[in-house]
Amino acid sequence: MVNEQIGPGVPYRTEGGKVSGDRRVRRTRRLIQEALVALILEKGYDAVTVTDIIERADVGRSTFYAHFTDKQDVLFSNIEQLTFLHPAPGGGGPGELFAFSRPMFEHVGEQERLVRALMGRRSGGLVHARGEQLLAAVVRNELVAAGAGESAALDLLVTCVVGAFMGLLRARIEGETTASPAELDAAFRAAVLPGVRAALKP
Amino acid sequence: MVNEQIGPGVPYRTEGGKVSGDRRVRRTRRLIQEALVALILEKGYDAVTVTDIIERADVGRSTFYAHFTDKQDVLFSNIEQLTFLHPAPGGGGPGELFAFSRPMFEHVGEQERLVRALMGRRSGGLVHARGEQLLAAVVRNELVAAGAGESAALDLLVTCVVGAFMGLLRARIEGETTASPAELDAAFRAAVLPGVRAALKP
DNA sequence: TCATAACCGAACACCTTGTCCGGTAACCGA
DNA sequence: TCGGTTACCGGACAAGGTGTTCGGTTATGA
Repeated sequence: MVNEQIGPGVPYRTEGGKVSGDRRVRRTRRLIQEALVALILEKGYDAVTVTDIIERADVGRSTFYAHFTDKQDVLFSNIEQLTFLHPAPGGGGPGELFAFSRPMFEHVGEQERLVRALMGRRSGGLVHARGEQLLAAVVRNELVAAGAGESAALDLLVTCVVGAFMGLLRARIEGETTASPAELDAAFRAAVLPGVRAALKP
Repeated sequence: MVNEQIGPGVPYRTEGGKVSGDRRVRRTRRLIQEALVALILEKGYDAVTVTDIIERADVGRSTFYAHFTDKQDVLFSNIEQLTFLHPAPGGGGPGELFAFSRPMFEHVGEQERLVRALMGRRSGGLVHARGEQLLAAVVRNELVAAGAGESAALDLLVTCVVGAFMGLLRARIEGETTASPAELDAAFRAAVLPGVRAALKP
């Protein structure tokens, strides 16, 4: 269920990040995506039905199924728009550990509405899981580059770091805190860096 | 949706942790709960229908709705059986920070099946959210008792600690790691204690 | 033993899903 | 501007899930 590949079978699917040439296709896809985002914020992902979406988007039922296989397909199609998940490579220099943190917290603020819909509790946690996965890879690479040995202990450490970060991210998204991006970044570093440094020492 | 109170309206609901006196009631409730757990492990929470549950439990449809309002109601009714969420008060002595950690990881191992069904990714994350909430209260109390001032920064720290712990817990539940309870406990402490101690110092 | 309360099971109205198809309208390229 | 292509419409459809009702049956605890 988590690892479902969304293969073909849907006529107008565009591969990769490419945008369809036909204006009608772009328009329809955009309307459907926006409708889902709006509805999630109103009712929560689980409560939204396909019928809701096509009514809000003012699109025919058959049209919907010509573009997407189901509700979840629409949800995932929005991920590529989450800019904070694709941060700049950081410059390559290992000058600072976890350089992704600050920019991410800032991007989240800019895309508040979209992020809240896709990654908040109301989204059903599907996109959240994907975000954790992507972040874990980033963190792991950074730690290895900083001299950590590839061990089982490293994976556990990565899990902790990612868990802490995603916790803060969710708190921000859910409005449980009013802290600024700078404060969130500082809290994240203060919490995990001491432990990480100690693990990198010996 | 998250904060839905499951008020009355269901005839045979037992209040609090009390057990019904009638053997038929106990039997029926148990059969339904066990059926849901088994089905979650097979298909994932979202894919399970009420029809599935009553067939597996071999219980009449009207009987089901006499005891539970819906699928989610059954899910939540299982929480009280998760012993690791109700750890011994720790003896009161502030001898050791986060004393809950080790026993929790051990209890999880003992209740593998139930925990995996209720708190794994296949459960839809509903119980997971509740667990985070309970744990946050515990962590916050410990930190305050250890001398932390009640500030916004404290809440952020609590969020990080809980996130790290729940990350490890989920990794264990999902089978992403084969680490023993002792190793998980050690990894948790190594990751967060340095940061926590630094925050408690000044 | 017996009154009570729980269970059965069948039927129900309603909603959601995913598919199909002929007709209509918009698009893009020539 | 024109014309072939392509997308959209919209209505209908079967299948399956939900939650409720009600009269009859059976187990329970006193």
